[in-house]
Amino acid sequence: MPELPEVESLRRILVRTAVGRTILSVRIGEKRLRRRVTQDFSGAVAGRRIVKLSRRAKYLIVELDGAHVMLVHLGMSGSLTHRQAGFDAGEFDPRHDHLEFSLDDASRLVYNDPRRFGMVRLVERGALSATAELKGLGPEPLSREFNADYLAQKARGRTAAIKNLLMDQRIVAGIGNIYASEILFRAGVRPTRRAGRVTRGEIEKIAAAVPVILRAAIGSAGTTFRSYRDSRGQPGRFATRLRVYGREGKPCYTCSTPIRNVVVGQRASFFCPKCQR
DNA sequence: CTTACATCCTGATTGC
DNA sequence: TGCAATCAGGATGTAA
Repeated sequence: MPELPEVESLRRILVRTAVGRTILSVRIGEKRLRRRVTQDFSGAVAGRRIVKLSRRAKYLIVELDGAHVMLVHLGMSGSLTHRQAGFDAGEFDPRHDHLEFSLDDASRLVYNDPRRFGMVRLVERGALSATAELKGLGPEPLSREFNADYLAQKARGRTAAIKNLLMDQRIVAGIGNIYASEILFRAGVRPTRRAGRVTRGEIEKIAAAVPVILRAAIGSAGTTFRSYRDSRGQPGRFATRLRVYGREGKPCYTCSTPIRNVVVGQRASFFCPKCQR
């Protein structure tokens, strides 16, 4: 389940391996992703050089020379792997490899997504920030713009659960189910609390926990809970540092109380009933 | 505006 | 053991 730390980790690796390479050709498998791959995709991308990789929320932005940019979202089962030429490079797997970019050093960049909740979309550079995907996004959680004052203002009067607020991309962009649970554990606040009833002191703890958790996860190259792999096929190492996510019934690392799992906003939400109030 | 919930999809897990 | 049913979840669309 790639969230901001996984996409950022992916970006950092690909900056070293894929930036500067020219895309010689594109192979397209299944076009029906979250958004259908357009007809003109190959023509617009072939022959272009990858000049920069950036990230907005959970979107990876692949900037090409010329007029276009590729907007990539991994959904929940997507991956973008960089495969060097050689015996173990792997064949194109038409079941779930949906896009394959052949690069000028004989390596290949492959977008694979079994559940097809992700997408790869071609956008004109100037129109990027106005695209449906990016235009409504809230601030980056690692930016100055996201702080306790901002969060308090957004939480005021809201009856939605605080966890839903953290996962609402219009409020703050890039936090998903795993890190929302971890952030709230660190802040000592139950995921079910109504946002408008969370005290100022608790809001400050949450706002402070956000960058701590996200930066730690980026430092561990993300979390592999089930299937996430980075561009080299490596799993993230943050799974061993999860305090509550996926630990239902297991003892809290702080107080030994069994971790509970409740559904909040149709998502599994893990918390310690003693440490989180 | 806000909230709640169904929908897309298929591999993994659970239940009988 | 085998098969069927259920679960998981990011973003979006619709309904209330």
